[in-house]
Amino acid sequence: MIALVDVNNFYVSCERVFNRSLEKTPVVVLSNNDGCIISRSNQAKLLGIKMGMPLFKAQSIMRQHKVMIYSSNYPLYADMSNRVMQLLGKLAEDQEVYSIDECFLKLKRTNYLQHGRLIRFKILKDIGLPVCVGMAETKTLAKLANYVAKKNPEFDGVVCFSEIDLAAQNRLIKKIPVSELWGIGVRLAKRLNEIGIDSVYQLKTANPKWMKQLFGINMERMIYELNGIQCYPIESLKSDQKQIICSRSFGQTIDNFTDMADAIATFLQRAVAKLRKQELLTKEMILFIRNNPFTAKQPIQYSIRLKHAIHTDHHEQLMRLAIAGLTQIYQHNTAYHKAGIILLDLKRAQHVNQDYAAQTMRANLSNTLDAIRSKYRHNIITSGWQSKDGKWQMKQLNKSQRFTTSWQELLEAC
DNA sequence: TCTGGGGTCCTAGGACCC
DNA sequence: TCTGGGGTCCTAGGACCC
Repeated sequence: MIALVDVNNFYVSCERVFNRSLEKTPVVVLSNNDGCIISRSNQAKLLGIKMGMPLFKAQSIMRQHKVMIYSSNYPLYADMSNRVMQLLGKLAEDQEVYSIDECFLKLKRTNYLQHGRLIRFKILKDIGLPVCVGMAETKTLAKLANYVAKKNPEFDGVVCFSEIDLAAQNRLIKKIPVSELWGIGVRLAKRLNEIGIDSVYQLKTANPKWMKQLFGINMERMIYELNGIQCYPIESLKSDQKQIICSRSFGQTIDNFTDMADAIATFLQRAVAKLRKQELLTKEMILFIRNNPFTAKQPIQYSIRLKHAIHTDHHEQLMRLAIAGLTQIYQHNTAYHKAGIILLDLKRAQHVNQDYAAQTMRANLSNTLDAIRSKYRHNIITSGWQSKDGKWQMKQLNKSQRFTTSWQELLEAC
């Protein structure tokens, strides 16, 4: 049996753990730069606030209904996520962490409904977060069961498909639009609708071979999964990342090379830190800079692919490469709004031949820098390209405290 | 005025090999 | 006049997920 456990309105629920007065009011959490709405409480959903809506378009609803607005607080959410995942790991035979707020579990033979309720109870009691649990024989069906649990309060947050007889199951999924399925986005949904497939039930009973011809291998697999035939196993061992991205929109536009180099250097430092943390090396990067496509007359994006001679995690080498690349693509007289670095061709350090002596020296240097940065703060030592406080830094006006990861910001009890 | 960030997989087409 | 078959690798673009 596979269970899909997911936290309801995850970011909003995290904020509520530390501020109980938010429980009864509409709350939203914003994306970086306070740009879009990316998490909503149920009350906020009822007001018609949509996922991904830009804040400025929802401003009047916000004021009218006194919606509480939070900037995103990723250190807090990441820490809460770790707590949830650790606890879930203890309640299952095997576990695949699928996203920051979602997890697949492999369950031993048991009373599934009872176990689902136990999961829900433990996470709420020990961590303070509400979850829903969907259970079935395949991942696709477990996701669907979770959807049913969310949408129908009478199930009390826990649905197990194998406890519902087939006729009732089919009645249920005849009412669910195919667009709600895991793996069906807006474009596939539109194409499916065009050939007369509107409900999950219709897709379940479609001919898999024929659908493969029309839509590719994943559609065939999805149909098998809907019929209880497993195509996607639980993957408890996380495979190595294939790319690492660090990109940001700026708090204010950049129109000079110095500020841009500052931003790029900072993004590169963060990307390389992620690289080193996973003990990976990179050989290739993409650097891009662009203007604001929403306001500019002409959308502009310049990018360059840069190759290094060998696989490396050496920050200074990669920095030289990045700055050289930036010099090549940077054009004056453009108001830049966003930039980013993508590290590619990642390999495990032990799978690559390296210059042993040079590598050891570099590792010592990098480890020392990492240690100093983590002891004090991440920008205590920077490269010469970086300023103390780049004016491009993102806007975050309503950020809650890092209640669980910073001694200075602990919750105070009076 | 104000519109996020970070990932994965599949497919088609081109270059190249024997 | 007639112009094969089988393969790999790379890349860009499209689709999806949270």
